[in-house]
Amino acid sequence: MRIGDLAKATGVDIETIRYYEKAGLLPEPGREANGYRTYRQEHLERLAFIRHCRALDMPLESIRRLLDFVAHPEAECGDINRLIDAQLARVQARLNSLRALESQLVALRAQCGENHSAQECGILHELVAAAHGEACACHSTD
Amino acid sequence: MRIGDLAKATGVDIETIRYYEKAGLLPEPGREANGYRTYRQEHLERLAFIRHCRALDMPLESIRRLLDFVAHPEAECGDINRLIDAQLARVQARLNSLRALESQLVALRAQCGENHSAQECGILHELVAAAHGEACACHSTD
DNA sequence: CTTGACCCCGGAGCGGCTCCAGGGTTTCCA
DNA sequence: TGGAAACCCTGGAGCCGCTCCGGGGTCAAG
Repeated sequence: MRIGDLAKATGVDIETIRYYEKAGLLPEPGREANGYRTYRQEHLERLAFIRHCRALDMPLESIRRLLDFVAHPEAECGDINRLIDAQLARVQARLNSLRALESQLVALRAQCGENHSAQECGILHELVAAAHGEACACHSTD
Repeated sequence: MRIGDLAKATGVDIETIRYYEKAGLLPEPGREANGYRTYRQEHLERLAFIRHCRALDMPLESIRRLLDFVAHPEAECGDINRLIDAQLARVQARLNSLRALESQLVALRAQCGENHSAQECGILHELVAAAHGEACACHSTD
């Protein structure tokens, strides 16, 4: 399998595959006489593993550690749990802040309905007032 | 006001202030004879404006455009609304994907309770199985 | 013999900072 | 008066996870 075939089979961009190799996530593939990379089934599976983890938004460093566990199945898996927990905590923290952000933006957007001059725009007034330290619709819900 | 005073007054890191200046968001401050930057009230307000927008997770480019509106209050504000709407759409899209992600991670985490060898770790099994294209707990909820 | 599809490499660019090295200036205290 | 601590300056690199670019080699079809 050449890199283009692997890319097609997994839906991963060629540049990204080379990047994973450079980043030490994909083992170095074989080479044809002309220097082209050649991949085998195990590369495909490894790449699919990486992408599945990325779909769970894991940083590459975490994936590297998971791959270590795949390579050393006798190790204790406590770290795997901690890794998933940490990832979950990150996601939940981000969710909380985005939920707050959403309501702030909704409140801000409600300040301006019509199309008029910026001078009279409630949104802009809000933002400027907030910069003066005054109470603002968008952050009153904090 | 020197840069350190401005930093203290706004809670913004000194390096970040200099970065905003380089990025064209903060107007160039005056300079003392020794080259130190000197800021006035208007810089403080502008910086507060920027930080308020950043708290709403707006990209610097959007903030630049808002600052243009502040400078040209006679312009139509339709673009402001569109800008906020776009921002809101981004936030909501990200919220949706994070909500899905959260339940995927919760499902994945449920695969492993105890501390045992990686070989028997349900989480790792899940991830490897998913890489083989099999159904996985974490993505069954998509 | 040319066209086009594929592959190689190294390096730059994105956003929004953050940190660092290597220097100058000012302020405070003994 | 001296020396340390605290502040300021600049330009450039580093972070993450790609993505794109330029400049080149390779190979099969028409």
